[in-house]
Amino acid sequence: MKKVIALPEKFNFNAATTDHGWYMLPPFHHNENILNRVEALSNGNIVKLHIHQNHDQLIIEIGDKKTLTNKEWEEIIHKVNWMLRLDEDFSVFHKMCSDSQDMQEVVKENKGRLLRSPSIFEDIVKTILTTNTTWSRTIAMTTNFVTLLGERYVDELELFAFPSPEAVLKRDRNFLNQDVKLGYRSDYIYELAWNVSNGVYDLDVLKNPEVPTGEVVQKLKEIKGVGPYALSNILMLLGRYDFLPVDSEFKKHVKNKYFAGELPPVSQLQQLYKEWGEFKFLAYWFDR
DNA sequence: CCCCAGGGCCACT
DNA sequence: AGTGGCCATGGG
Repeated sequence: MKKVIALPEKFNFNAATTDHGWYMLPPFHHNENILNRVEALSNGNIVKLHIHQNHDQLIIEIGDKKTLTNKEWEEIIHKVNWMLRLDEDFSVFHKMCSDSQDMQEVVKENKGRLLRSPSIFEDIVKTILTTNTTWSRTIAMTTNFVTLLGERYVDELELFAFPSPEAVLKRDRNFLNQDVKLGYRSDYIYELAWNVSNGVYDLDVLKNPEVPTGEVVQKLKEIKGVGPYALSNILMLLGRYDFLPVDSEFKKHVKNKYFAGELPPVSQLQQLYKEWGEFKFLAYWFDR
């Protein structure tokens, strides 16, 4: 079973999947230019997706012999569309890059798209799991989270879908701490799952580009565990690039590149990439 | 033992 | 609005 989607004229599959580290976090897997992922559909069906590019087409294959309904395919295509930002317009950003000496490669290679998860819940959880830790620990925590709480793909022992908020609530904070080893982040993740599951947070509305960024910022700030860095990262995942992710990596980068080893106060760091307006995050990202 | 990691919360100014 | 102590965990 497979489906073929026409791609935007300017599209770089390898860049869209690997220019950001998200492809290394389960349930994403990536090898030999194929993006793989176990996905739970809204009707409970668990499918394994294999996604790759063939010229101007995107091929989505299902890793088993199941026949999917049109409605299921519709959901898959909708999710893949979101993950790879197929509908997002990068023309303004590319125009700015073409006027910049250091950003020619972005235009030439059609860069700009950064992989994201189908659901905001998943991307917020993963973002919180990047805070105050190392990337290797983020991978470990995410792997534990998916393996211990996610629904298993029927045909293989080690493949799981990303856990639903309800799956998290079936366990307690202690399980998240001791077994999933999320540390103090356990309370944040548990509370997020509770608020999503009980309708306190409506995360899907944040996907709507019509909603002003200021409103999105206010809603994201309500989430415990989401500070300035996480806010910027989640906004990027939502397709809003106004805020810089000022974390240890950001500081390391600008310290070497712009301040010759002498780091100014954070208030000054927030002013960097100002000339990039609503594309500050992308400007920083592709400046590295 | 220490410090830090792609930080953030809370209490106190 | 800004600052310092604290937070679980693992690696150096």
